[in-house]
Amino acid sequence: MKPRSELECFVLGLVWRHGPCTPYTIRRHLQESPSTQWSGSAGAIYPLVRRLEAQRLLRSRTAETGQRPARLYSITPRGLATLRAWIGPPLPRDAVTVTYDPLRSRIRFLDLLPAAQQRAWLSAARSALEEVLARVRQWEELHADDDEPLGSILTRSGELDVEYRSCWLREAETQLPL
Amino acid sequence: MKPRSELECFVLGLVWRHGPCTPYTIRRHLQESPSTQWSGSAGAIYPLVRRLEAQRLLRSRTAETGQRPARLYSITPRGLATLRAWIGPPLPRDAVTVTYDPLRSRIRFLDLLPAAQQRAWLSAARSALEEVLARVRQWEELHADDDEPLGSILTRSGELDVEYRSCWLREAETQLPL
DNA sequence: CCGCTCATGTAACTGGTTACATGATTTA
DNA sequence: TAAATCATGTAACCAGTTACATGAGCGG
Repeated sequence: MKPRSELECFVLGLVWRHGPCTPYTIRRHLQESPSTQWSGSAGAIYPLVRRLEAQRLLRSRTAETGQRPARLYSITPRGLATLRAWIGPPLPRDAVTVTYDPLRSRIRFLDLLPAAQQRAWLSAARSALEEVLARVRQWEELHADDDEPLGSILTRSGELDVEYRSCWLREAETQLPL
Repeated sequence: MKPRSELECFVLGLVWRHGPCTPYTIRRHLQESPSTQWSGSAGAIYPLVRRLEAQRLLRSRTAETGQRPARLYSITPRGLATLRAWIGPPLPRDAVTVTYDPLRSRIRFLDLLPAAQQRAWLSAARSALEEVLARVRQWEELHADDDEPLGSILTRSGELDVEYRSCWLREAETQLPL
């Protein structure tokens, strides 16, 4: 019972929620997500679902709805149990940390730049975040009518994530040396 | 001039700020950081600094201060230029996204659990975040007297990151079905 | 009929990880 | 003198990525 990766368990969750579904559907879901954590590349997903099937966490049948060959995956009882265990509680230590933010790792060295460029950086970062927020909102609208019971909570997380960093940058601007 | 990884550039930054320093110092810095993005494993750092040296972004000398063999790295002008380019502006698209949060990917499927366990999950997550916040504050104290001009901004980011997610979970609790 | 999307898959690579090995120095 | 820490490094592995290849079905 070797430990599964975050992506494996997340896919398990997607199949639970949206299944039976094709690997392609999963890929699109990952690709369209405002988060860029996973690319949803074919090279990741197809071997992954095969692996999960081999471990009897998923099972598949070929779509009898006719046309194109398409493999439909659904979650098994074992898969459900695994998914539940992954969600927790308990939460593994490394599921709860300070998130990784490339802006943070850059701002750390901002004093390497001349003052004017520092201000330019901050405003560039803020407007880039605005764009991300727009993308998040767009994604929300698209999925507003999905029957995800926790949709609003999920959605709120993405918004907050971007918004708090905007605040942070605004705060940072006031602290810059003039 | 192939693109460098985030870790490579971040290390470049660390050497700029704290150099001349040994790879071991860099490792400890990464290991002690409240962020778990990078482990600071030997297998990552030693080959990395060699690579950067081969590209003339770092240069090294052996510590003449006597005792143990220790290789001291410092940043070169080329390294500085690379570091500046990495910081930006412009910011690469994938440096500005919704951050990845394992709590978010789990909460998405929280409705798989019975209501009681949902509440248990939320409170577990909140107390785990409290612990993280404590670790962040501890780290801050340790580095309060470092001469990082942007220390307070950096520090604030980690705090905000954890705090906003606490708020988010509190908000989520009120939205759970009773 | 051309190009786009649906759909599945593989091969080569990469940027890390864990685990291990070695030896000097410091501390209990 | 034993254990912990400093310091360097390698080898095997792993979970992803990019890029490519294939082919069916559909819209202009």
